Amino acid sequence: MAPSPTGPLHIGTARTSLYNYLFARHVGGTYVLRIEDTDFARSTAEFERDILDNLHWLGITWDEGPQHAGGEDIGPFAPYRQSLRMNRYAREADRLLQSGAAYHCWCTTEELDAVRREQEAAREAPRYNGRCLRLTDAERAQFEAEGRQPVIRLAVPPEMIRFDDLIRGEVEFDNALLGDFVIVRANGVPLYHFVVVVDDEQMEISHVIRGEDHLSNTPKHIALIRALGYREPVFGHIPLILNSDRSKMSKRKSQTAISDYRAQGYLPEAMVNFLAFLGWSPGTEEELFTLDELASRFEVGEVHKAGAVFDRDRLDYLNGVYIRGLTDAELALRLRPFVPETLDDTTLAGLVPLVKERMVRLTDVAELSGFLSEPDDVVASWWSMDDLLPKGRDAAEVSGALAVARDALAERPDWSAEALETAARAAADALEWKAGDLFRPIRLAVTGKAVSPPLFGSMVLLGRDRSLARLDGALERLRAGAAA
RNA sequence: GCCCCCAUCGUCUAGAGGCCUAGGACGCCACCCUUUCAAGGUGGAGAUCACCGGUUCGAAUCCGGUUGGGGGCGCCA
Repeated sequence: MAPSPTGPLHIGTARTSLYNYLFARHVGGTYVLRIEDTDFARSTAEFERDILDNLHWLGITWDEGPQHAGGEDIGPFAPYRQSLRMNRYAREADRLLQSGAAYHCWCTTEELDAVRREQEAAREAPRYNGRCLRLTDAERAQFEAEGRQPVIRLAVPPEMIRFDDLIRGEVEFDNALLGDFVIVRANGVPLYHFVVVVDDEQMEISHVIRGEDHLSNTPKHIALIRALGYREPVFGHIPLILNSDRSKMSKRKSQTAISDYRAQGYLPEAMVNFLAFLGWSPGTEEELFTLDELASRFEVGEVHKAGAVFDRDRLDYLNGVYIRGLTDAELALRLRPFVPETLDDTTLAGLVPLVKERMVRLTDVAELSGFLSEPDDVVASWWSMDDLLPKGRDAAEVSGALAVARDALAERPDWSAEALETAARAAADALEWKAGDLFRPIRLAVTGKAVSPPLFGSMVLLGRDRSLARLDGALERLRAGAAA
């Protein structure tokens, strides 16, 4: 897997990493991670850290590569960052120059643009016309004397390129349509197509599994492999993840950074399960798998050819399933970062069973438990008199009923959910109110919301004093409202 | 424009010639359960398998074409 640290770990990169991981683990291979940072202008240490960190978060581990941002590389072919391998690329570029398989090119951007426009007008494939390949020694000397810095281009032989893709089967391209592409910039920094081929050979990469957007780049890589006399790896191009309009998933139209999903409270196991099924299925109706189970079932050959739309609803559903599947203790641990520090562990532990099946994302805990961490006056500001009144009842009625309920609750010697529920139901019976109608104003007063975790459990967590105080506060407002 | 890839419910998919009057899941709707909301249970709507030809006794499945969609064509990766 070879991510480029020019942005945070992207959903598509994460899935490509996952498929590579599953493939390597399934066949007992060696999984290599390489950082492609030849674009010095856009690559940053921060993005590299984000990528490594979030890969780890997903549970994806590699056998060779940088283990941590800034840490030592592990593996026989270190370093695994391209920025640290420049001398190797220079050596191979020289070899290509010596053999005549590559050549210097002094064409300017303007000249190149002109050629391209002509070709497009003539409905031809746009490609470099090979002008600098036919330069005389005098012309070459002239350019050098002018101090112009040339790029290096590969002299691509016009031949049919055929390869057997792991996912797509036999694919054929006509390299005559390719043109002599640039492999080293004028400033001496080598380009992507060139460095991946050099690294893949030197790192003994046997299988290259990457996104379908690289399918049409593969003939370039094969041309380079042949020119350098390298061994050809097996290629596999997995389908793209799509925006809802079926275009390649992009930051513009979708949320693409794994770190964002993580921050929103998605579980890594849900993410992995979801991503794995975006383009692959075990062929059965089972749909919940751990990373290890996926690794034992996954077959690259079964990966689909068509792209898959990223469906947020389905991710949400899966995340809820995984949250419910966690033990209470485990969920409490995962919830910790999403809850105020002032919420103590005992309360958090008590909260978990109340909110567990009401969460889609871990961040939902904030909404569900706000009544615990916010002061009484803030909670009271969440509701209005109108919210408090069940249909067909006025403030005086509700105030009377709430007072009865308040006293019934206050009388209980033990402040447990069972005792409170019994008392509240008895009060409703005595008032000849439907239990639900009486619970509504209590819920509003105590939690500030019409929708909350189970009422009596919430009151236990809040504690007797604060619960009664909120009830009293509501009664006061009710009486004022009734008087007015 | 040139090259390449792809095509089953809105979405993710099962399906590798008869088991398909196309199965599952998400989403949606209804009902049940229920202190709210969820979760759970039951049921329902939803796909002439893009289209047209061909091969075959028989095609979602094989072949060809058409259409549509996507990707690539950079001194980005």
